[in-house]
Amino acid sequence: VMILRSRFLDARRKRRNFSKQATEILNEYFYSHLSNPYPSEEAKEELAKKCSITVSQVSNWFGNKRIRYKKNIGKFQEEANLYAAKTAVTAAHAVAAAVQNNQTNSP
Amino acid sequence: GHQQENSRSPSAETSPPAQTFDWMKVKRNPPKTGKAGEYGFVGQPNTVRTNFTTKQLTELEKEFHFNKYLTRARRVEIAASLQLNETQVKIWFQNRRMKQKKREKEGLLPISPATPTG
DNA sequence: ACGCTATGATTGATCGGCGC
DNA sequence: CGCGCCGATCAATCATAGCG
Repeated sequence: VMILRSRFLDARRKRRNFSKQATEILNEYFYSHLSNPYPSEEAKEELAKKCSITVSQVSNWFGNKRIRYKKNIGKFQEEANLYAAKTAVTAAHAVAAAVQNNQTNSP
Repeated sequence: GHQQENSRSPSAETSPPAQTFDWMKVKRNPPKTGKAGEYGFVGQPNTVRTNFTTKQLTELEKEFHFNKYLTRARRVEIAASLQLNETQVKIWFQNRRMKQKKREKEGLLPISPATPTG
C-alpha cells in the first residue's frame, strides 16, 4: 500500500460540503429530472451560478448522485419523496397553466 | 393547506420514486486490460482499474510535458518501457489532455465574477 | 477522541459520435 | 471498416467533513 496516496493529492485533501441551499437546488433538479438526470452544459452552468460553485463541481455532484442513487435506491426514498412532493406542487401549477392553454386543443 | 394526494400526473415527468429508469440500469463492461506475457494468467480481463505506480505516472507526465500527443511508435516504446498496455498509455494521454483542458478552464473563471457582457 | 456514514474530488477505463 | 480523439460518464476509491 505504502504512502503512494500522499504523493500529489491536493484538491481532494481539503474540501468543504456545499451549502444547504446549493444542495437543495441540485437535489431539486435531480429529482425533478429523475427520468433523465443529465443536465446539459447550459443547465450545468446555470446550476453552477445558482449554487455558487463551478461547473465541474456540478458535474461531480450529478455523477456522484447518479451512481449512489442507483446503487442504493432505497436509501434515497425519503429524499426522493420529499423533492417529488416539492416538485409536484410546481408541476401542479404548470399543469394548471397548461390546461388553460390546452382548452382549445385535445388529443 | 394540504397537497399530499397521490394523483396520477397527466404529464410525463414527476413520477413516483422507486421507479427504475434506463439510466439506473446502465452497466459498464469490465475493463479489457488483459496483459499478456507476464504471468500465466492470460485471457481473464482485469475486472478492476489498474493502479499506476508513481514511477509510471512520473514517466507518463514527463512524456506528456514533451508532447501532448503520442505517435504509434512512441506509444509502443512507452508501453514497453513502463510495462503497460498500449491502450492504457493511449487512454492515459487522452485523460491527461482532458484534465489539462479542465484545469485551464477553471483557472480563468473564478477570478472575474463581474462581467459587463452579462 | 473514536467509529461510522455522508459527500466531494480524482481517475483508469467505457460509451457514443466524428473525422480520416 | 477500423483507429484515435473528444466529451461525457461510469465506477471504484481516497480523504475529509459531519454526527453521535
